[in-house]
Amino acid sequence: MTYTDDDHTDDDHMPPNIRVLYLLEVMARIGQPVTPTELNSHIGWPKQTVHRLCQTMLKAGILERHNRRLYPGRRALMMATGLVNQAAGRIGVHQVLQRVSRRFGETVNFVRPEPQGMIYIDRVETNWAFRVALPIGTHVPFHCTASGKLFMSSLSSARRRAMVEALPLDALTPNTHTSPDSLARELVSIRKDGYSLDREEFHTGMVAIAVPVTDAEGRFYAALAVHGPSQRFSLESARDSFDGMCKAAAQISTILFEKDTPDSAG
Amino acid sequence: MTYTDDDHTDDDHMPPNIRVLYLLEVMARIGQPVTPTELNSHIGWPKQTVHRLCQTMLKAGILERHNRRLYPGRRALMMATGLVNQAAGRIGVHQVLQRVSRRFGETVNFVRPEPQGMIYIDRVETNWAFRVALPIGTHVPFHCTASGKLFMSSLSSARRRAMVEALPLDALTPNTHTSPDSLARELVSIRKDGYSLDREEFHTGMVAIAVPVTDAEGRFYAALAVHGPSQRFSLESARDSFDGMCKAAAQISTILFEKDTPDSAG
DNA sequence: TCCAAAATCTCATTTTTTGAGACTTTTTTT
DNA sequence: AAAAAAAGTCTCAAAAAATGAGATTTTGGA
Repeated sequence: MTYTDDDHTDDDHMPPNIRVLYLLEVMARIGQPVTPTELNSHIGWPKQTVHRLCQTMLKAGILERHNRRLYPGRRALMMATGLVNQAAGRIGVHQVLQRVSRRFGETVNFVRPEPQGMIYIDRVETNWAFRVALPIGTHVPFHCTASGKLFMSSLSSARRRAMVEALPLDALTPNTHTSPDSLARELVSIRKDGYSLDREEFHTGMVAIAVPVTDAEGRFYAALAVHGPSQRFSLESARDSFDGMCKAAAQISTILFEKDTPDSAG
Repeated sequence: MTYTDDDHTDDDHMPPNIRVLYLLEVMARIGQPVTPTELNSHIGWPKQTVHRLCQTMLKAGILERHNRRLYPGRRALMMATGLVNQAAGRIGVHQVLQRVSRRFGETVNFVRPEPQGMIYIDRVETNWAFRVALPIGTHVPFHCTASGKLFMSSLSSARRRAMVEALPLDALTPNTHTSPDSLARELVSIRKDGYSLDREEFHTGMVAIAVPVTDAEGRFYAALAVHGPSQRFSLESARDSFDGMCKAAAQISTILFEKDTPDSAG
């Protein structure tokens, strides 16, 4: 496994700093008020630790307790509301992904670059039986994915070269680029074409196309990618979807980055 | 003076555990992407501390970075979404829902937007035999519900347009909006009126009215909606309930977001 | 009333955080 | 294009905090 999923790995070392947040995260996932003990049944830390952390949050007004159950307090609510509001665009982005998925009948991903790899931020899946199980939050390699290559193609030539030379270039399929030169050459043409293809370079039998979503200054923000098994989603059909995907990418860009004009009919 | 100089407040000592949360809190308050340095201008800690904490959160997937600015990451959003739906105030909110339901004799819902649709997070039902069975936690479409339209009307015009264009607009009844234009037009008038009606657009024979519950900064937080069968709950009676619902919405807003909660029996 | 589960307390140990200063990179200005 | 300023990163010893086992107390239910 060359890619890593950073979530919930057991040997993953969680800094104490993050534990408080992790508690809130688990509470949020459970979705209803819990007692500290119940909470810990989902976590399995020493009970004193859980109790103490809960106490800390109660004292800070982040949690409130009613009938021995813990509720997010006013501070947590205000924080959460602010965060959710700041990300309100994601609801709209998700609608666009759904539309793209409906239109092409394939899985659609929204992918962003991170140091460890490209990470799946959001996704809409088809109901087809055959599909790849890469949960949201998974990191995938740069060199053998449509989105990863697209991202690299957006870098300045100096950075691009440095990155291509630094990457491991593991061969995950017979089609994977294993030479920096051939990869670099493809990046140039991706840059020219405005889209990136995965020709069964990550998983045999799976192809993908990715187009960029840019920010207000035109810089790369994320990749919008459509994936499908090569039997029904050929490279040609991928290329055919290019125009539609560009339009969707532009819509996403608008949702995320366009400044708020007071009001206009539409 | 390197230390904060609020000496004898009870929160003068912030446990390191809480600092990460405090950073998120400040980010949420600022409400838009910040650089670590900007963030610290609101806080005043040693810069290494702020940078290190941000790094920790970035590594953990709690924050994301684009162009040196920090955004809530997927973990922060999942956490925030979960917390927002179950804040401590929900007990008080439920009581308000009960009052509203008793007063109008109809089912009352408390509904929030999520990527998959509007989600019922609380409800008080009438004892009438005829009622819709949509359990708490159910997602309903945006385009044919009073609450969904109300939410969309609260978006900036760019997001609103993109959302309207991306939605499927399936006709669930003869009254459902099926054209983006007519839907967009209604959203404008909803925005102006301050309430949203469901004119049997979701289920035939069922009408609803929704008003917004806003957060401390006046941003959309949730919809308060009253549903009823059109035979006894006409559009006129819906509109007549507008004033009362606004009052209830304001009460809910106070319960959830205001610092001082006078337990005034309304 | 009694019992079991939950919560709290104490404290030595371990681990982490902390933050100043030097250093490197990036951005802005000239 | 070069210089200056700002932002960000790195190192490391000192200080502070978190940790968690076991004993103890409290709570809620029968």
